[in-house]
Amino acid sequence: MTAHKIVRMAAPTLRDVAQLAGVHPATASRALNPATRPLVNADTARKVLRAAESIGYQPNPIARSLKTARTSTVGLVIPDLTNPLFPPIVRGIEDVLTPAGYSAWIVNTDNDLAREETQVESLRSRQVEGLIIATARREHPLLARLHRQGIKMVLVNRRVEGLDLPSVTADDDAGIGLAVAHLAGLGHRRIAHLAGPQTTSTGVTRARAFQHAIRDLGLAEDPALMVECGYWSETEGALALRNLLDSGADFTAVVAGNDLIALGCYDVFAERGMSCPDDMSVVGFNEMPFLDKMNPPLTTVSVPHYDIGSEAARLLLDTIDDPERPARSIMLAPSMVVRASTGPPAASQGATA
Amino acid sequence: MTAHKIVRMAAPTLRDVAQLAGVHPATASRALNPATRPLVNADTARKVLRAAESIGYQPNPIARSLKTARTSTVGLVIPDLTNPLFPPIVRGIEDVLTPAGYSAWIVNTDNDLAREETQVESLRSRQVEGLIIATARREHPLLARLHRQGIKMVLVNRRVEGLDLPSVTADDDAGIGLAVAHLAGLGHRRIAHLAGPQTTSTGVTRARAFQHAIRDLGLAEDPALMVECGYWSETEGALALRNLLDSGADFTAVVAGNDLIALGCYDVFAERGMSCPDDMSVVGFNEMPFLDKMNPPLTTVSVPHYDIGSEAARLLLDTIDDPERPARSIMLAPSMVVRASTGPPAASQGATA
DNA sequence: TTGTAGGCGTTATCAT
DNA sequence: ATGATAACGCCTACAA
Repeated sequence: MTAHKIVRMAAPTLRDVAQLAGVHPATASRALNPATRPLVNADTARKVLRAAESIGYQPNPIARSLKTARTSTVGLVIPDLTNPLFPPIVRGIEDVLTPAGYSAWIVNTDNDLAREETQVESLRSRQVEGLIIATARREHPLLARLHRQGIKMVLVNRRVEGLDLPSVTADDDAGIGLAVAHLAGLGHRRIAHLAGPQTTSTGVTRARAFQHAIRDLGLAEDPALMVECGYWSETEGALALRNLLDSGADFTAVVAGNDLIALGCYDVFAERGMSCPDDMSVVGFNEMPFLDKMNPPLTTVSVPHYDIGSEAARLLLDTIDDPERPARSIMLAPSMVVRASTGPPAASQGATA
Repeated sequence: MTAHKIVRMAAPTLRDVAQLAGVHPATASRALNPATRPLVNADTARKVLRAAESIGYQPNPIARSLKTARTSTVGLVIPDLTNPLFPPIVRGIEDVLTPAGYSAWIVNTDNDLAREETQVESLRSRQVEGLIIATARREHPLLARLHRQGIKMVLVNRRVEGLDLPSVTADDDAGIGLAVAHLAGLGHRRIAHLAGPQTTSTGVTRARAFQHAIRDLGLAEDPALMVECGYWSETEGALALRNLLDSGADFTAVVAGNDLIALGCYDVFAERGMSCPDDMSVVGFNEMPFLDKMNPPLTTVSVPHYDIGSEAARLLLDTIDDPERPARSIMLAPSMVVRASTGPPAASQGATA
């Protein structure tokens, strides 16, 4: 009775190639590596390449990493892949990393500090050469510590106060300006802001930008018209709007901190029989997918997420290539996407202005 | 003038720990590894652990992998992370892998065969211990080849004909049955199917299931009411519905191959001034996010994506632990989510039934 | 231009 | 129970 089991042949190594080509492993190594290939006789090189090809040789990146102390990997720290904000960023990152021979380890933190620590730790132990961090906390001892330890990193969608770290963000200031100007152009004078968590850098930036825009355009400056949401979520958005409405505040339009908060408003409209945009206009932020299919299609500020990702990856690769290079930060311009959730204020409301 | 540059100390190695603890590196290794710790004197072990702790020793996974030929990583092959279908699957996978000490490399293929080949190749060269494959082609020489080579893998959301591979899928048959029964219950007799690409296993399964369900319920069996979409996309869904409408076919409801195809129908309704569900009912498939916010909120078949991911990861870990274990396949039950895109057929239409 | 030798950090095997 | 030794696959001074 013969053995039927499939015999898994060990993957060919450099030695196998060298043996087949009749040269020393060192020579084979040089021939296979484009950077050192010029050191070896062209004929020899050809012979080695052919030998490698013929047995399907693939260099073992583990062994190479052990020797060179480089892994060609970077860590990608995001809050939650299920948030539609992040996949385009991830794609942007990967599309830059891949041609450069790098790959990304993705970890989710669920916005949990402890989880973030352990995940980053696991990335470090995997010897990533750098970190792209897209979690949103405004200040975080972890980042300061990593920075002190000389970990190369790039921030995405956030800045950290007091730390000179490269970052790629949308120009939130300009984006909010666009949103407010759009509403003002429609005739709105009393506009509310459902701000994102003020523990996040984007939450703070957008809230400040809102105040500036209101002032610049000479609209109603009323602190009562600014409410903070505890999370960037629909439920929090709904909650905030309910509170605002119940407080008896007088406003005809809402600039939401992001699209999810804006969609939360839709729930309140449904509850209270309000019509959007007739009774209330709403602008979101981010341009997440399928907004055009919503009821009503949501007017929003579009942020180039894919580009944010690709720029971040480029920044990180630059830092890896030249650690001395000073930290740059990049800000990308958003644009306005006008849909059906915004319109002129109702006559009865506009009258107050 | 003193040097200001931060001196990056080399990470402590096993030798450092051993030296500090006054033992041989081999002993330190045994003490540090829970599996071999019983081999060493309890006191010695404590000493080693303390030493490791004190200098912040982290084992180098690269070196370990080189020695053990195990990487504790698996490859995750998906078409496109941007498709909202996949992030929950990925989370399900990661939430099982992480506690087991494994991590996943994610690659996108964009449904491109060549890209899939190179991506899988890159995963293999990174020495992943197994593959979870969520790309949708029904037959693919690549998979057969990988299987022959003994690569451990689990299929997600698909089966491959003639190959005995473990897989985790939703019970598409049952799901489509649910959808058709729901429409039949509302009084629809002439139901169309906008099928997904018949090059994908889900596309085929759902189309067949549709035919069976129609027959079982004694509804109108009309080949003209089945149309194939070239992709699982909104535009293809819109295209298919337009063609169907233009052909003069008589139907009051649509079972779409997936949610995107269903949403494509919405575009056609808007174009032609049709009202959903009054003029036409639509059911989607998958329960992608934010369907409740659509106009109208989409009735759909909900598939437990997260669970699909976690089951797939479990299957793969099982295979890795025991390669001899026969391939199991798992089918998860879908459920109906009734929203506002389905209703009774209009009286004028229902009359034909 | 090519070969030699040593080592990256860890673990498996053998010997003590 | 611990130590010595070698090896995983690759790269790179250095020597020839």
